[in-house]
Amino acid sequence: MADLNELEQIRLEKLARLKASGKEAYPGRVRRTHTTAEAIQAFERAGDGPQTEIEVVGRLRSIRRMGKVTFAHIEDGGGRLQLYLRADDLGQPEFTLFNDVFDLGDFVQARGTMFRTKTGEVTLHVGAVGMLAKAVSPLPAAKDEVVDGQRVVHAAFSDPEARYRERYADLAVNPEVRRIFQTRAGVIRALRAFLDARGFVEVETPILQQIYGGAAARPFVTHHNQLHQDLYLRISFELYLKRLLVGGIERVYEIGRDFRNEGVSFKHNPEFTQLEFYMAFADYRAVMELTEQMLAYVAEQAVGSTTILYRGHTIDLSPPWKRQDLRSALLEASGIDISTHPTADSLRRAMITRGHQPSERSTRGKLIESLLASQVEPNLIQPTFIYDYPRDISPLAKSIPDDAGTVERFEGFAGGMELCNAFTELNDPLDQEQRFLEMGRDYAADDEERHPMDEDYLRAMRYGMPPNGGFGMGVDRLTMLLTDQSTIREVILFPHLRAKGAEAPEDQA
RNA sequence: GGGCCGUUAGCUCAAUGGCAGAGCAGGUGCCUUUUAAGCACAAGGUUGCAGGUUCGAGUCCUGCACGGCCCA
Repeated sequence: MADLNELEQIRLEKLARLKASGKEAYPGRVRRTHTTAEAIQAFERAGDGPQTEIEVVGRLRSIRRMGKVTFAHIEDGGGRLQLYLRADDLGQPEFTLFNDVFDLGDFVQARGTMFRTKTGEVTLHVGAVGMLAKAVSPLPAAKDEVVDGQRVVHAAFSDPEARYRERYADLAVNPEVRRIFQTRAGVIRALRAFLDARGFVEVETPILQQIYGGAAARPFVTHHNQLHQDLYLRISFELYLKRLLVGGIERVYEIGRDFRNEGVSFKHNPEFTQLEFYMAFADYRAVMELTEQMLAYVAEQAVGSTTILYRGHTIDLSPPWKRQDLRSALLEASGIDISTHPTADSLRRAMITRGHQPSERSTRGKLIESLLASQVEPNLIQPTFIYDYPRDISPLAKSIPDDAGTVERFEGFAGGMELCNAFTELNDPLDQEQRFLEMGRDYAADDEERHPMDEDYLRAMRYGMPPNGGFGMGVDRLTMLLTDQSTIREVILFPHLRAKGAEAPEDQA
């Protein structure tokens, strides 16, 4: 092993001493009768009756050596338990071995009976102790105490970069980080339960695609060696899921990873988890109702309440959510009435008059999108649906009757973040083909957001696609909201980070 | 992409341009109900990397890397 520091060298010597004593440092069999939480419960239930012998396992998180007696805490997935070891009980050789070669971070097993110490802590009186896995490297020390039931952490492992790069160590010493990812799992479980209960079929569609689409984003490019073929990592699931509606699956959803070759920020990671569902014979109003029910259900299941605290704001996710059309939301927030600015030039002039700095090349829709993001979105703390969007930034959505320039689309916001995006899906193959062509023209100069024509998708639609409402949501952002985290990196186990120093591979570009 | 801030011992942090330190962790002792256990002693450093200014740089300057916050 290379590059071991002094602390690690010392632990290697302890490992050698343990082996020299005839003990295994990494045994293949474990004996456990109780988790730490179960051990404490069993003690409480037994009351004044006899305590039976139990075996627990866990990682050493504190050790207090006091001569002929040692106290320690082990931690397992469910909590902590104090161990009490006495030279008289273990025998001097075993007791000395424990004191000499067991370190913080080691996984151990202990057998004994439960009792309560003078200071009142329910504790395992250890008759035998063994190593389950020796830790060669010390965990980044996070020392804590319990004051009035509250855990007070001293010298926590807190540097964000180090925590993300060594998430395993972060998780090992920061229980609140483990809790975030348990909540995240609960969010995904609840989403599945909600949709499954309503007849949605969960599917998996290609991640490697010859033609990407379904969103305005730059894709990652990869290559199949045997087939001599460039492929894209998907930027959305949309076009494949809607093919399934053509095939007769009326309600369909997928939870999976999308990849977008764009900037990294507190709410963007290059790969992120998306939920999309499509519901035949429904429009965006029905999807709106389903959305608010779903998110209230998820909050209830994952964090136990539809009222949550996010960045100091109390947010009530219970339905119905506030609904406001995009035009009036923009008018209130910016004083600009987009209905009086039918062209990009007119809107751009109005924005400049009011001190904005709109991009020279943007279409009208892109300008509206930027106004929404800067003037409206940050103020949408309570859950809100903004609906009816410009057609040119929504090439897969159906127009509103009698208003060809506006489509039946909504986005859901909460905590100042966009959470989801949905529309009455366009199912007219001729109209869809026109939209693809329009996008090709409008964004000809803007290669980054070009929509390639997907002929196969159009062929599918020509077989007849039922009218339907579709929905997409960033699961990471929802998790941020429900776990009160201000950056997406706190809810992704291994967020994207630049390679550092010697670890950086040669850049071939 | 721009601005600001940061990077010092395993962890968390100090250090007017003048001997690189503390707490915890680790080491050696003492200690049979402790709990941030305690006491004593000793140890621990390429101050992110590369240059520059200076008698002297953790500190000032330039560049680079990585990260954080804000802005676009």
